[in-house]
Amino acid sequence: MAHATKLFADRGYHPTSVSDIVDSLGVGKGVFYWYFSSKEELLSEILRDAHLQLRRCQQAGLASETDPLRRIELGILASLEWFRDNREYFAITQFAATDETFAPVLRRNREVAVADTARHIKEAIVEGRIADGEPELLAHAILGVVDQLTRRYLIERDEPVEQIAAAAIAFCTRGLAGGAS
Amino acid sequence: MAHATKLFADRGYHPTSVSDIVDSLGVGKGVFYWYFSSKEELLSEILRDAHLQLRRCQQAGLASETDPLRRIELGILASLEWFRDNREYFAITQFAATDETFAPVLRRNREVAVADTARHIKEAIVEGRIADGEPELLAHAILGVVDQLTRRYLIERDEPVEQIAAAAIAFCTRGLAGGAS
DNA sequence: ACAAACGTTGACCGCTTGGTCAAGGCGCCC
DNA sequence: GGGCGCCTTGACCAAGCGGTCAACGTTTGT
Repeated sequence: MAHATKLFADRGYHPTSVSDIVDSLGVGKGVFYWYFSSKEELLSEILRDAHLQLRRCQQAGLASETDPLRRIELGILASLEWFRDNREYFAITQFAATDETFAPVLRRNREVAVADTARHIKEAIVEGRIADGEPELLAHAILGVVDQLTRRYLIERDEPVEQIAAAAIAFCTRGLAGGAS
Repeated sequence: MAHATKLFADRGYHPTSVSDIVDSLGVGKGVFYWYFSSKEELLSEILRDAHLQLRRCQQAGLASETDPLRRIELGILASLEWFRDNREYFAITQFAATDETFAPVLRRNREVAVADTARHIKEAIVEGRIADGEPELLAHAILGVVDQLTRRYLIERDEPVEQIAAAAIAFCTRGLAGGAS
């Protein structure tokens, strides 16, 4: 799975054949279909795995914090760090979101991430820390910022995560301060 | 090109064969290769076209405005409206960004959009309207918000653009207010 | 020692793909 | 009307695809 992840990330899912995977791994094709029922299932498995890893990493990053706003900040930081260390998954996730076969899984994954963030936003609103607004929409906005900055500054360029994280956090917390209409 | 755009958006680029395109169009395969030298070139042409259309639409939307912050707001609104009316292009653009063959073109397109926004941000900083910060990074953040909200609320759900635009603009202008570290 | 279960192989299958090309209509100009 | 060039056709091609399977070492249990 780790090897296939790299190949998918480099050349794309469709252009990477099952033969490419098993040949470069030095094993026969049969062994692939012994463990996976199809190429499709392999990608699904990779996606499920990536989502679990990211989520685990996020929760570990903010386990010791109880303040909702700080939890959002730590979540942003943890996400950026994880993507920096697992850029292959970023590319694959981006692709899977565009393929109707995998989009449902990806949408569900994203909804989980949104729900996590939205919960913190709701708490912050209740506490009067930020203005009233649609928590789910604001969570999507934050996710968008993280995604875009990840792609540009952590994947394409290779800038240190701390600076990007600081900017992302500043932008998002200010954005939250105003809430939505 | 319009028909191919729809097919690519629905089923994806790789799963859509040239035969699919010409057959459903009721023409022979030769006529395709008379106008395009390859399937790849067709997609490149579509991408170039989409980028031009979006940019034209953005510039039309803020032609009458001179205030930099208002121009950013109108740019966000114009982008959301264009994506709502051209959702096929959104899907295709998302895919192309994940394929190394087309990513360079997409990156250049995105840099153009970022440069447009960054220019307004720089002006606003000079005028003292927003705090000092890295204009390019802030522009990427705005682009990320627009992308994510487009996907979720305009493409997946079909919500009215005005509410989403208002929320996006509120989030982004507040985010800018703080600048970056 | 023997056999059953396990894990592995890679040639092979049917099918689809992007792309080609000889052939042929159609319209236009002399 | 005849010839020429633009456009169109669809059968065809080699290559590559995802997926199968008879065959075959290697463990393991007895």
